[in-house]
Amino acid sequence: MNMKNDYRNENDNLINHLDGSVIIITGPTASGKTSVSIELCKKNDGEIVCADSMQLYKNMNIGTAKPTIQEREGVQHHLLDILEPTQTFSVADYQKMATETIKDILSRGKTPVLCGGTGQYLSAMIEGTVFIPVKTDMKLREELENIFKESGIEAIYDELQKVDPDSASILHLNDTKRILRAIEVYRLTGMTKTQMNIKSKEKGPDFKFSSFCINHDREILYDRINGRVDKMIEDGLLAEIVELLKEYPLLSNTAYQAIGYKEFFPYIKNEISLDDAINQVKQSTRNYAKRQLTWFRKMDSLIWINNKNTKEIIDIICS
RNA sequence: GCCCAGAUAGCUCAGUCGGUAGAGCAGCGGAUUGAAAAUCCGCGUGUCGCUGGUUCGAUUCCGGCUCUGGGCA
Repeated sequence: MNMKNDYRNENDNLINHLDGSVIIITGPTASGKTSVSIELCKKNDGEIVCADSMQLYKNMNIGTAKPTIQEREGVQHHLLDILEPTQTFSVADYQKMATETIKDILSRGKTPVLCGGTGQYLSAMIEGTVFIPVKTDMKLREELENIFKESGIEAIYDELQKVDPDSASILHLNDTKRILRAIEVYRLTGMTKTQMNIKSKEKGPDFKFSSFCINHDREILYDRINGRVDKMIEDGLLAEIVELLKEYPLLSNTAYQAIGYKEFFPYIKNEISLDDAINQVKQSTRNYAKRQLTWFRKMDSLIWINNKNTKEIIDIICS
């Protein structure tokens, strides 16, 4: 464990950190964030703000590991169930809502606890990224996608090289999603992605954060993930998915991506066995956890807490 | 007991007309600025089942053995 990741780092005065600042509880999926954040709120008169891109959706509960009403133990949770499964959402939307919510909690003298594992959302909060005040134009996006589908990425990439050579040189030719977006930004705003990125750093964070990352040795983490997927099945995940699809036959792009849901669609269509679907969920979740850790590793001043249970973690944070 | 087919990376398999081998998946690392639980990039030494023979040289050809499928009795 290096000094940066060591919670015993003498430069960190944890008690002062908790005073008046926003607490972030993050970590890979199935690390135990939820119970830690609830305990923390009970001890510190806190309220939870969801930082999980999928728990925002209504009717997606078991598969997103959303805490039940009982599990919340009376602790106020914000931003859960704010979206219909047919709605798309974005980091910019999230940042706006989370910022407002945190301001409200602070104004009432309570402690905001941001809890979740969506690296992009967390990073937008921690950095205070300034997003351009222009909404995504779905028509333009579709138009660009059609060009790509019909004639490949080359033409679009060439255009990017002309208007924004810096972005073009950073992006891999296979990274079509980001190439398309770079052109989209340019056509929409007249500003290049490079210019936009510079502008995005002008403000800085709105709050003082005190951030904790809960983690476990890889093997243990993967065991926890596998076990939790089995538990979700026992808890009725399949019925939840059937119900969800009945009510919302067309999920939004965002909701459609949710792990623990999309893997069952081929099973429901009778294309794969239940076991295969379950194993696929476990596999996707493990892959996802690994990607999350890549986000967390590059976040500054994150205090890592490894291989501890909820009680020990609370003791460390509140010590 | 006989016949056939296999035995190569953690898994599924490709390949070497004889010059010690490569894909997908897994795993590991990285990226990530309006779809992010998504998307993209990078990393491949393994007694080529064991054992004899032929050969300058065998994982590759030939023989025997072991194991695994399938078939015939």
